[in-house]
Amino acid sequence: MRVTIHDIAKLVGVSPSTVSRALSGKGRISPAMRERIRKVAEELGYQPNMLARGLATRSTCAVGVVIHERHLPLDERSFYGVILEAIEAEVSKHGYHVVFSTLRNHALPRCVRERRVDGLIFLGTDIKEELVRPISTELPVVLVDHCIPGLTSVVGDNVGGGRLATEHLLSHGHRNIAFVAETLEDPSFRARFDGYRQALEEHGLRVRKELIVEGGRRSDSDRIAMEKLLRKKKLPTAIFAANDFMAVGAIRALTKAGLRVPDDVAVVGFDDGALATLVHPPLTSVHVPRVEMGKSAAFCLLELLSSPKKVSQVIVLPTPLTIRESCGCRGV
Amino acid sequence: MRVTIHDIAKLVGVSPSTVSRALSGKGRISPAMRERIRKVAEELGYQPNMLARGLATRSTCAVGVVIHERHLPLDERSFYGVILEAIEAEVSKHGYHVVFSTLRNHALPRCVRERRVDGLIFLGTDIKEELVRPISTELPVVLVDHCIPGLTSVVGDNVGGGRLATEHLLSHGHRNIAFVAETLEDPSFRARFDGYRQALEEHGLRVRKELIVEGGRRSDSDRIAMEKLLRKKKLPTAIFAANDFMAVGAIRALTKAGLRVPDDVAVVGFDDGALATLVHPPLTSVHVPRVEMGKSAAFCLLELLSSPKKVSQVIVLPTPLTIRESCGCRGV
DNA sequence: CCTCCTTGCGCAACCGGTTGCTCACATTAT
DNA sequence: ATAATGTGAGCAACCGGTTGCGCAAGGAGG
Repeated sequence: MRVTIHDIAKLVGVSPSTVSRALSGKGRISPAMRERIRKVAEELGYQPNMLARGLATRSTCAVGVVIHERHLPLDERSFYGVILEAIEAEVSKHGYHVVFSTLRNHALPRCVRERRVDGLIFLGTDIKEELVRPISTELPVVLVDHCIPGLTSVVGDNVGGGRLATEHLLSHGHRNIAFVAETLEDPSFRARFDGYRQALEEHGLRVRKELIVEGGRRSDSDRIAMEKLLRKKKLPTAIFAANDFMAVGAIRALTKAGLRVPDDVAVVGFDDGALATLVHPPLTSVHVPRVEMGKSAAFCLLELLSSPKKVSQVIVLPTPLTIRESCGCRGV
Repeated sequence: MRVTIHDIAKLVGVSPSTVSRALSGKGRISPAMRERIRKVAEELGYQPNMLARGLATRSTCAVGVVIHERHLPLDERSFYGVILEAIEAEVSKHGYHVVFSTLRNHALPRCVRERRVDGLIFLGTDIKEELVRPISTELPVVLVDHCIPGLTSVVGDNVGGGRLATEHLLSHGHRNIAFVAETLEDPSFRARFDGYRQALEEHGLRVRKELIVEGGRRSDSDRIAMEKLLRKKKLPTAIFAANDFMAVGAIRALTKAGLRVPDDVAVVGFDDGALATLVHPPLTSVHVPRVEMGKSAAFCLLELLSSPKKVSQVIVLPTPLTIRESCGCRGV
């Protein structure tokens, strides 16, 4: 059987409570005794049982990370693996563990009700308020990629990024800029679209409906969208895609159609993930700082856990433009 | 405060132990009493505290999933996000949770020693035996993508897949087939190479050293490898890449060099993930059944958890070839 | 020298469940 | 009618920690 504080207590000849105090550093205890107990604990290879501690202290030293099922599968197109990893990296530094869950199978409600975690981080662009609100009354909650009033959230500057990308294309003389997305119903994509619109309007241009295409929420959304776009009588000279996946699909479709990127059509994506450098030509893309988002979310949650003052905040991280070749800026 | 079995006991007028037995279904109890207690528990919205239960039963209803740091970041190039998700989907059906961890920060040893999980699944092609062996004496362990004697593991048929890919290219008349990998030190890539060699030898061909290129363990490994390959005086007519990432890099490099895929050089990848359909031309690739691997690993672990008979097994999943356009089989 | 305060530690309750054992009572066999 | 058997439920210990409270010893101050 593994060693417990009772074993240590017996060996040292003190009570378990003294051992507990010696190891936790709380409560009054003589330095000499503290050292003696620490040494024995060390020798015996004592490791506290977190279940017991959690039961006594009503805390678990674990945080839940929940990914919305809409953002699954967690495959090569997924945005959230990196964030999950960044969260794990950050919280593990502080002795916390990560319980990973999706929104399927009702694993989440169980996870919360069973008091398995001290707090939760939700990943997704469209977390339902009616799901999160009741949970947030029991547990600290941080949202990534979505905002709900009164809750702490960490988001990228989607509107700003949309403007940046569009302005970049405008500054190169493009006037027919298509906007390609899976769907405008998604708040993130909608925000990127808003940025696109703002940039156009500031240049005295209007959003032209025929240049907005949606591929729908499906795995071949990129193909569908580009087919729609390529069927138009007049092609745009540039495409701003709401994410890298659609941008890559655009490049593929254009290449397949015998068009050259960026010479015939310039393409700018959004996310700036690993995909951006996997395609030819390398993709110019609005950078979403995923690692920072994860770190930041973890940091916020740990802060909420340590201090009960519930000041919710919205952290907006900047989204600069990473310029590569697909926009026609740099020579190939 | 949340409702406990003591609350229920008081309300019904029985002892807590009776409530426990009524809800767990274990032990002798009259059907009438069982129903009464169940109803009250239902009405009160009772949810068991897993910490307390875990403490008493010495189980946690949680499994750990550990990803080797070599396979990080968990970005668009990562193979393991899908497997993680598949594991979660499977174990959550059986009431288990997933504690996610990497091999950094020593979160894993803590996770084990603190008795946070009932079992572990390791994800990675090169998990060190000296790390896993001691853990496996305390906890059931399942390996994915790697084998260690005496331990249960789930792997894809890398050798078979390597043969399949190579034979496919051979059957189309290719005789100069390059093998491109990040490194041959990785057991998985080595196995795929072995399949490649076997296929060549069965056709009376020998492995030619100048056709084997490694890009190293780095994020631009694909670029490095292809630069090496393209510097050769004589180019191969086909490339078998040890994974999709390298295959996509090969297509990119070839396209950039003005060569056409598959007309000038055919390319076959390995993994058959989402990347395969994101590039142009769509990639012919050996399919690695990641979802099945995850499900299978989860199943094995749950089995080990339920029955203490420690029969370790190695499950090898078939890796069929998914034919698309990059190998020149199908017209574009 | 006595009082008061501080210090160091143990006692025991508690967190919320599980489970072996005991015992009263009902049922059936002898 | 009595003994053997079975049934339903409670008691109390236990899992492995934490923590409020009390008490004894020692030092400081009057």
